[in-house]
Amino acid sequence: MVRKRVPEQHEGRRQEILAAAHRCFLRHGLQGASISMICKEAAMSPGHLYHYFPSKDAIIEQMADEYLASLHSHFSGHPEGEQTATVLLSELWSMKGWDDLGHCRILFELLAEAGRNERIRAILKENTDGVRTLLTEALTAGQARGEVDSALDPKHTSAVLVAVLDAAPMLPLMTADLNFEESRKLITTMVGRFLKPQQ
Amino acid sequence: MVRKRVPEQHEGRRQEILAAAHRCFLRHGLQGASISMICKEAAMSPGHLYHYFPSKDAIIEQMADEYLASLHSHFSGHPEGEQTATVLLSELWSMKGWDDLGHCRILFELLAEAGRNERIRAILKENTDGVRTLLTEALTAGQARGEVDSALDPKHTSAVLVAVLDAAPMLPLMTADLNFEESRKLITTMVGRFLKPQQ
Amino acid sequence: MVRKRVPEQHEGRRQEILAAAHRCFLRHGLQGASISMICKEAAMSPGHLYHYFPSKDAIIEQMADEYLASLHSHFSGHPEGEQTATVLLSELWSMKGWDDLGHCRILFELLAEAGRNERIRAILKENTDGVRTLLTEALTAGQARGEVDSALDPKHTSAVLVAVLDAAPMLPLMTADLNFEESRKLITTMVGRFLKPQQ
Amino acid sequence: MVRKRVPEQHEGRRQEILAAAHRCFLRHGLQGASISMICKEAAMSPGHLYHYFPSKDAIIEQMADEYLASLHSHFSGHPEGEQTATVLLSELWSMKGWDDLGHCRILFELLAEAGRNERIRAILKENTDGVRTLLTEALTAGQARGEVDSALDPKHTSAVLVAVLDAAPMLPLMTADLNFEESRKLITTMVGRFLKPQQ
DNA sequence: TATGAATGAGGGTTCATTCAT
DNA sequence: GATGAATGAACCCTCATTCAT
Repeated sequence: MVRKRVPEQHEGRRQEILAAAHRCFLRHGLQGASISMICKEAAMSPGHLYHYFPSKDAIIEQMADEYLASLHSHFSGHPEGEQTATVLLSELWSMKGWDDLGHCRILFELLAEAGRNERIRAILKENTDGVRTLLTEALTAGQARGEVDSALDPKHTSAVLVAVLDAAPMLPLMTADLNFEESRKLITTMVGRFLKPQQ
Repeated sequence: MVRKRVPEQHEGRRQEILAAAHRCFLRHGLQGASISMICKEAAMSPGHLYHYFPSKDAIIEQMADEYLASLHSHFSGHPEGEQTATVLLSELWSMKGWDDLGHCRILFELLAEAGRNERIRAILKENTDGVRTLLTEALTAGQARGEVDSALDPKHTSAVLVAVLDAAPMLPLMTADLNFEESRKLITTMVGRFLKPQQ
Repeated sequence: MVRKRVPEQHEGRRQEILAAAHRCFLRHGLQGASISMICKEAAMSPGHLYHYFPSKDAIIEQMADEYLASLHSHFSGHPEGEQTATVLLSELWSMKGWDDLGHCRILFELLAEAGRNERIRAILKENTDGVRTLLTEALTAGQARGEVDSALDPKHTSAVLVAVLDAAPMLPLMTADLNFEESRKLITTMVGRFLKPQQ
Repeated sequence: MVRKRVPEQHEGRRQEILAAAHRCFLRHGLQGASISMICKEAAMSPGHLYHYFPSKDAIIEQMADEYLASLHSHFSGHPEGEQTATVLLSELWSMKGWDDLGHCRILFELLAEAGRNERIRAILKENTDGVRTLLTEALTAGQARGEVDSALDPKHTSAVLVAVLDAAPMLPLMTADLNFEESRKLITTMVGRFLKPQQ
């Protein structure tokens, strides 16, 4: 019974490292953050860190995977077909993590890395595909119910919607005169008008 | 007389370095690309490179500045007020550089860097502000002519439009089933419906 | 009674570790093989390994000792004085281990290490001295029987013979056109002519 | 004219590094010697050393190549066919480097490394082949003149002779009672009797 | 007996930058 | 204007070893 806890400790330590790495990556970028910085942040010696992860790349990859999974996790759990894509989008905005745009700035690190690192690109694609599948189904269902413009290709549209969603953290970098709530409303409006059946 | 040409040579050399740096940054990222790589790409010794730029940061900053300026340069030169924002957007898409989504992936490097580097953030904001000013004026003129929904705040809307524009290079990272032309059409549709006056 | 077996297990485990270490040393060299590699090869945790050996050096030293002892073990057991040195040499060649020249390549590791490590040098010398003593006696007896050239100093000659013997694993490193059997015959011929009384 | 010296300086620096590395390898082995040790020995910063060699392996390989080449260089320059292999062997012994058996102990490092490192093995073989070719020719010529036993295969014999030669540095590791001059005489005797035509 | 968490010094290598020529 | 020698701190990672359990 008591022994059972050991693997949990191991996994717990891994999560601590990932969290420490996330903070360092935010401050210095994926490449700018060094192993020794992450070790300091995780209060751990460099030798020990390598008992949990075989390389810095492995840390980045798992961090990317878990981060993207958590970003998109709010979609699952919704009773399928009960809502339009518009609602889905709107809910996506309110999910955990998105209320801290600073924290999710790491998405840009991943996008930049994905442009030149095949493995990160695969992780990004895999996680994005999950959301796109859900969005595609929601759009198709919405079209069947006459709530979504039938002229739109559901699959392509889902890609555009995800891109729009991911572009959100860009706003505070460009401007100080637009807060989170206002930009959320504007984008929701844009998507709403985009999807609405045209008469 | 003869001496007059020297500063031009100097400027030409600087541009060569910036172009070489751009290629390296694309391949390895802002932090991953090293001075020695840039030197090799520019066929130049490291000592000599430092005659043109005082530091790697200076290279990144000027590269960022010129890159963003060129991205947005198509807006200037248009007789003001003659076109709707929709047209502007559509033209933006056809500008130099955007036809090579791969090449403009460097935007993500800059967005990531802007999140943690004040100077890059300032450069990004400065360049974005130029486009936003033009877009804001075009939107206001469009509203006056009844071509743009008057309910939209022109300033805020311009920010969203720029964000949407900058999100475009994301698409090829997410999906292989959506080519440049199709995504351009979809986004143009979305923006068109967004801005159209609602009856 | 039951407890009696424990020390045997202990010794068995030590031998397993030494065998695992030997394999690692062959693949990566004395310095290139790490404790963690040896642990993996021996299917044992590092903490546990240190219950059997106090240090990596201790492993190397005991491995060296047992390896050299086994190399030379065929000499003992022979009824003293009954055979000439030539026969001894010839038998040495057929002993266990020498038929796998790859396996005995580790001798070079030990020779290299002996050049700079006093303790290994002592182990090498101690084991070599044992063979040299036997060879010296055999040579002396051979001289008494007129089968060995009396002009040769038995002690010095024994050193040369051991060196010739130890040089054998070098051959496959130099050439592919000379197999074990042929080189064995050639060396036996050389030693035979060397020792034979000159008329 | 003055400029001509620059590449010579470069080559000179490389040779200094190789000499420093050789000393370190002698003291600590190929793997035991660290780059920082070599840098200290060569009075050079680690960053600078990598302007001359791309890796530690490259240092080892060039050192091996030049060391082996110098070991065997005394053979060339002899008017072909004028001497027996015995004389060749005897001269080999007096060549530069062999009078310092300590210094040439590095041969064992190379033999050990050759056992598990393909590139070192190739370098060893290449250099050995040069000597074997010369020895083979000398043996063949000696057989034609009746000075060498015709029953011996010249090619195989040359391999054995090189192995015997390379085994020499082993002697001072095994024993203190046999000096360089005595062991040289004994080995020369052995080889002489080996090659002599049997009546 | 046996584990694997933990250390921190050191491994080979690359870095941005400076300077003498 | 142009070179490349030179630095040494920092890079990611591995090491032999110890210790609590």
